[in-house]
Amino acid sequence: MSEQRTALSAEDWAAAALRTIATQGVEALAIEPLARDLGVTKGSFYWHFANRDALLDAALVLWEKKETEDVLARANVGSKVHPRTRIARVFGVADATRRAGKAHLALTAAAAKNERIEKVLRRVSERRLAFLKECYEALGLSEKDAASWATLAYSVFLGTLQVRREQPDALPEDESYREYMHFLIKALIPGSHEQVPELDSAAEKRKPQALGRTTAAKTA
Amino acid sequence: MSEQRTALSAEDWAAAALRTIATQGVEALAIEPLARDLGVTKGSFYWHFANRDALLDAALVLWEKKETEDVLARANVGSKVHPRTRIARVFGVADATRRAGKAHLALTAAAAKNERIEKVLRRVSERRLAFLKECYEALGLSEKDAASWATLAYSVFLGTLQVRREQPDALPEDESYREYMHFLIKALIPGSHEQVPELDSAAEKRKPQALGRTTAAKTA
DNA sequence: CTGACAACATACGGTAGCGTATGGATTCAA
DNA sequence: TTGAATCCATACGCTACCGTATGTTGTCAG
Repeated sequence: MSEQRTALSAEDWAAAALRTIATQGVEALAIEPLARDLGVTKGSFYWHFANRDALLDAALVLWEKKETEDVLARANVGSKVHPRTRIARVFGVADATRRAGKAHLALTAAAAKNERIEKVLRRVSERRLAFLKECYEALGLSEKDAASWATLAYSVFLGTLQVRREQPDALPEDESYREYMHFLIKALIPGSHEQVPELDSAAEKRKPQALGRTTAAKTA
Repeated sequence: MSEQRTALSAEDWAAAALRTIATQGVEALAIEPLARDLGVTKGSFYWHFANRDALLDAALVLWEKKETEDVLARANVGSKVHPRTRIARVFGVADATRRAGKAHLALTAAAAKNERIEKVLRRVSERRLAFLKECYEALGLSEKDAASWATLAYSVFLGTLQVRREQPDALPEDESYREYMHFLIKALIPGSHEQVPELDSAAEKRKPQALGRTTAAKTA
């Protein structure tokens, strides 16, 4: 794709590793194939990293940053956003970032074999659960009820990513998915029968963005 | 574990393969380590199977049978079971078969790299979605509404399995999980404020069983 | 122009697993 | 008893990948 000759950075390697993890799983993360993809050899890799484990760590750090700062920050955009909208946005993210969903799945599957992956995964889901719980508490629910709803909502978030992978027909790409989103909002936010009008306009605005790169493309 | 000297069968290999997939992922399924686990060598394996792919196929067949006949049949036990109970039982299964959940996750993660895994996964989830949709239609919902609810319920089913893996604290083992189950029933079955009394008694009865075998226990 | 360093390439030995070939060992029929 | 079939062990060549050692190229200060 990119014919760059500008010397790779460690983060370039980490980003490429994350892509491989998302598309082919953690076990498929190997140095030599990755080097081939990047158009270099192992020599480059072992200049930037000590070994394969160090690369995996870097990829995990990158993923955690992306999944917390990026995703949750997007849900909080704007001051004083209504909790209902914030919850709805989480599911909007589940729609948009299908690549991220693949990475999450791959990491979850690999967590059993790798202590560090499990820890990262735990931290990320803990943050998301806390975020959702806050939202539900802001809707006036008790702490216990909010915790239950948050767990449910997060389960739906993860399950939806998975269903879209293994049963694309059940959640098509077109506007019927937006319909389903509205259904989700009603089902997952107690006593919510109002609209969340932002959903439609936000989806429009997100379209041209198309899964941005990590590398700061200096198109000077 | 087992000191058998009675000659392994192809199904023994497939079952062991499935165990490996559940605990270590599809990529970790290798012939020689598996042979070591079984106390034999590769010579045995290549007698029963042509290659690694054939073993994977056998494991997938085994899994599909387990996940459809076994799980859905259990939800339908008894004649004229109320749809609400049948839906509830699906989540009861999500509680009981955590081993199966691991396998499902591993397969989902590997589906991107393997056409056959994707097909099996699609068939299984299709069956489950159809089952859930039937249940919701039996509750009096329109076909469209039933499809939405079924998709939601299945997402929760999958998501719950995943949450239990990466955030055990959110869904503890004790009886507070049963509380959460009752919460789930209310949230996931529209207009349901009645109890599903079977949940508690069934959980008691399931206890000594402890992650049942594949064999169809003919309890007359 | 030159040395020094960064950023690679190349070559090497080592391991793990695949698949094949072939050689026991056990069982069972005739 | 023997011969054939079943079930498994052993030995082999092959590939993919790891990690190391060392060679090569571009760049830049002085």
